[in-house]
Amino acid sequence: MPTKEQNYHHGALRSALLEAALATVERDGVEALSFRQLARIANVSPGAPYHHFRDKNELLAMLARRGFEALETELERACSAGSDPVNCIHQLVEAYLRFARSSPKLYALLFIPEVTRPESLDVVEPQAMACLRRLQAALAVMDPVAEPPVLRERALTLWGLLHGLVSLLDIGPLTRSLSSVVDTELAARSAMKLALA
Amino acid sequence: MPTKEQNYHHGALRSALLEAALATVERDGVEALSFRQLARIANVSPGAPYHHFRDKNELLAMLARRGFEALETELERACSAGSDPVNCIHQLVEAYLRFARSSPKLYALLFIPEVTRPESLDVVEPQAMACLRRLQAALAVMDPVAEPPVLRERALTLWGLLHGLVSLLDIGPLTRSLSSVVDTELAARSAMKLALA
DNA sequence: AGCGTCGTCTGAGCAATGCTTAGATTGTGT
DNA sequence: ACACAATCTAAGCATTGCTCAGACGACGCT
Repeated sequence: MPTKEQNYHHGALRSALLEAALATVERDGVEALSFRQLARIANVSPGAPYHHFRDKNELLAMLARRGFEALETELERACSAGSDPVNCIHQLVEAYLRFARSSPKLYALLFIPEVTRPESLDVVEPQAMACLRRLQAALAVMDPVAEPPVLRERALTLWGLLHGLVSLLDIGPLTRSLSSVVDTELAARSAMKLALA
Repeated sequence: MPTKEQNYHHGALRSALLEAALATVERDGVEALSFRQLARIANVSPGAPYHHFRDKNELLAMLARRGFEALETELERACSAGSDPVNCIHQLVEAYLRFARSSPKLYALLFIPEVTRPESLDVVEPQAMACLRRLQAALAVMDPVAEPPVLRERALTLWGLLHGLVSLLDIGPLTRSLSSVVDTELAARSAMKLALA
């Protein structure tokens, strides 16, 4: 009767690696993530992870995919409480900023070059598109007569504004000088201007 | 009489390394950049670069600093042709997108985690702030009665929108599905809405 | 039950990288 | 002329990503 520890076959290595990777990224950022360290955490030899991921970039792509999944569910929950449309957008903005700020290192992972390279996008882009559709749906509720193409344009500019502000002020080059100069309110107001146009 | 090649002292190693690093990043992206490779290009031993940069991150920070400098001069040139204010903003947007798209790998470098970490920001943030001030100045020309704080808010949202769109559509997770769905015109229109509010 | 197959894991190994150190070389200022 | 400081070399250490031959074990088939 094996004690479930130290079996020759780990049994759930893949998810164990993903879990350890997620924790590492949230704590220390992508740059601190190494395949061998993950193997060490999982009590497994350095070559074992390669039976579950082709290379390190594939692991990162999977992490990013999960990140966009989590973002999508947050956006979904924010607007499903069907209050009035304008309040819905407000809650959407709040949910996005809350997600980005609750684990900034993970949020930053979603946009690093290793994840946005073509091979990784095969895995990541579908989930990113799902996020875009979620925004588009919310805008559709607010303006039922608008055509889908313009709704998508509005969703893109909305997402662009939100990501741009987070990228500049929370995790980007202006974090030190201007931290929290732009609060949720400003972002929400600007988002409104874009969404209602 | 030495032939200027293969001197024991290189003479201009620092700038040679920066130049080689810039070329490498523009061609292959940050992930392809290595200190030892730069040393090889400069015909120098692997340890030599460490007399000019504390570590790899410092080299990256210098590159990013130069990137923001280049962006600032582009923004400056765009609006100095003093036409009417609304056209000025349009040219500003065009200049920004042109800069980002002319060397996307270099643009992406400006926002990677290695550059946005606190130590690197000591070097990078001042130049990023200079870019922000440039945008703020352009908006001031367009609306002379606006207060500086609101001008800075507008500059931030403008920059956020531009960077967000570039980050999502040109170098980010939506590049494949939506490349050039949002063209310069859409970005300019949205930027207008924000700037004029 | 016995057997074979296939997916999983090991362990050794290779090339490359970031960074450090001791010492050689050269230019500079007094 | 001489000491000093800056620059460069060469060797080396620890770590990483990735590969490969082979050990191990769960599972299905006869």
